[in-house]
Formats: sequence, C-alpha cells, structure tokens
Amino acid sequence: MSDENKLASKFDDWQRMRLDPTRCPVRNVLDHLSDKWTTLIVIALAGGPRRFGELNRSIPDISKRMLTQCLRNLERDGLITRHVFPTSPPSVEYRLADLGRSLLGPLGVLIEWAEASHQSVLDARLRFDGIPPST
Amino acid sequence: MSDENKLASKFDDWQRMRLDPTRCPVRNVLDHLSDKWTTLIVIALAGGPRRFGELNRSIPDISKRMLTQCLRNLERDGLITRHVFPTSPPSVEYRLADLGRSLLGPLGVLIEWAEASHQSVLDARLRFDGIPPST
DNA sequence: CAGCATCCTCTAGGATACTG
DNA sequence: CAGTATCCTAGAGGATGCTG
Repeated sequence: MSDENKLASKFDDWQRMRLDPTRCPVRNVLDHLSDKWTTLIVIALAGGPRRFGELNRSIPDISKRMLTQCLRNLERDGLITRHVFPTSPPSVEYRLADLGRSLLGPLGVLIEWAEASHQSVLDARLRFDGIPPST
Repeated sequence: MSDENKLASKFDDWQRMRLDPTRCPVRNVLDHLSDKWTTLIVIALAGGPRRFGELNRSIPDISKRMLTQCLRNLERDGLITRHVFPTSPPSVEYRLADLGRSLLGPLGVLIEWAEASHQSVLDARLRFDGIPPST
C-alpha cells in the first residue's frame, strides 16, 4: 500500500471522529513535539545524558525558562527521565527514556527528509517570492 | 550506525554552526511543518487534489484565515501547487507537488510512531500528574 | 466559492532578577 | 547549579464581514 493511501485512509479514520484533538494522535502527541525547541532537545539527548546547564549551552539561544518548560513536558509525556544528584551545588541529569529513544528512528527519517529537501524548499521560496504579489 | 549516534553526530554538526536557524534544516524546514494545521493539511491532500472548501470542511475547526495562510506557506515552500479554474464561481484546487509527496513517507513513519505511542504518553501523563507538585 | 481585511484575544516565549 | 517568579511583547490564531 502506498504512502498516499496509508495516510489518506488514516485521515478518513480521524475524520470519523471529527479530528477530536484528544483522540487524534497527530494532534495529541505530535503537536507537543512541534514547538520551537522540543525536537532539538530530544536530539541533543540522543548523544547521552546531559545536565541542565549543558543543554542550555548546547542550544545557544534557548532561555532557561523555555528549557525548563520543554523538559517538564517531555518528562510528563514519558519521553525523558530526570535524575537529581543531591550534591552541592545540586546537579540534575536528563536522559531519554525508552519511549523517547523509540522516537529517534522516526525522527531521524524526518530529519533526513528535511536535509535532503532543504535546498529545494529554499529554491521554491525564492521562486515564489520572485513572483510579484499581483499586478 | 544506531539512530542515537546518527542524530547525535548531526547535532554536533549543527552545533558547529551554532544552530544557525537559516542553515539548520530542523529549524528552517521542520519548524514550518510544526504549526497547528500544516501537517493535517498535507495528510488531507494525500488522498488526492482537494478544493479550498473541501479542505475547510474536512478539518472542522480550522478557520478560513488559517487555512489560507497555511496553504500559502505550503505553496511557497514548494510542497503543494495551486490550480485556479476560471469558472464562475471560481474553483481552486490544491494538490501535493512532488516535494510534498516525498514527505508522506517520513511523515507516515512519524505518525505510526505517534499512534503506537499514544497510549504510553497518556499513561505517562496520568502518572506524572498524579504525583503531587511537591510538599 | 475562495479569499482578503479588520479586529481582538491568548499564549508562546524572551529578559531579568531572585532562591535553595 | 538548576531552577522559579514576574513582567512584557510579538505573533498565532479565532470571529466576522466584505468582494470578485
């Protein structure tokens, strides 16, 4: 069965439940991954456990506020785990949970598509923007 | 090479360019797919060409404003094409371009992960929310 | 029908300062 | 070090009404 048909029939299924956000996996699960930072954080953790400060430095333009928030969401969804070491000063380590690791494959596929398509998209944008907005 | 290692080394590459949003495909390409509706629209078009009104109806809670905007972005990025039929009243058809169709495979993989993980995520959320916020 | 234009709301997210 | 608390702004996104 082709990708077209597989996705088309999934979409039909979702439509039957009126795309109810609480039951449609795209809307309930993927939307969460789709904010500005979450994907980046997951990928950063692919290399192994990382401490809060490390993550903060490895993603230069994220704010502590957003990093904390994204980490909490990922933890809540069971994609990562949080380990506190009661040293002084405290140190906290984040690592991918099994569920999070299982995302790396699918995510990798998508990222390879993004890399392969990057230039095509840039070209398309130039072409589109070259067309005068109307006459 | 494992998914972990592949993604980890990609991340290292991106870091070398300081995750420059204009050159990092995740930030430049995927971020665009990550708004509330774009993914759903692409999937809706997987079933074949659709008219504006059809799309509007098949995604019940999208507004015309947002539908127009997402379609423009997708067109600009070269993922879909727009075909105007000069009938009266006018009818406009959207369909996946080759580039857009090439996304269906990777997207399908991710969606299968989302479906397979949906329940685990819901369980994790319940568990997390069951833990009192502190004492 | 397919869409702009306008107005309005709400939240993602940045900046900064403070704490155990 | 790893956060929280507070404040603030930009932009995502909804509602409604108008037009070729």
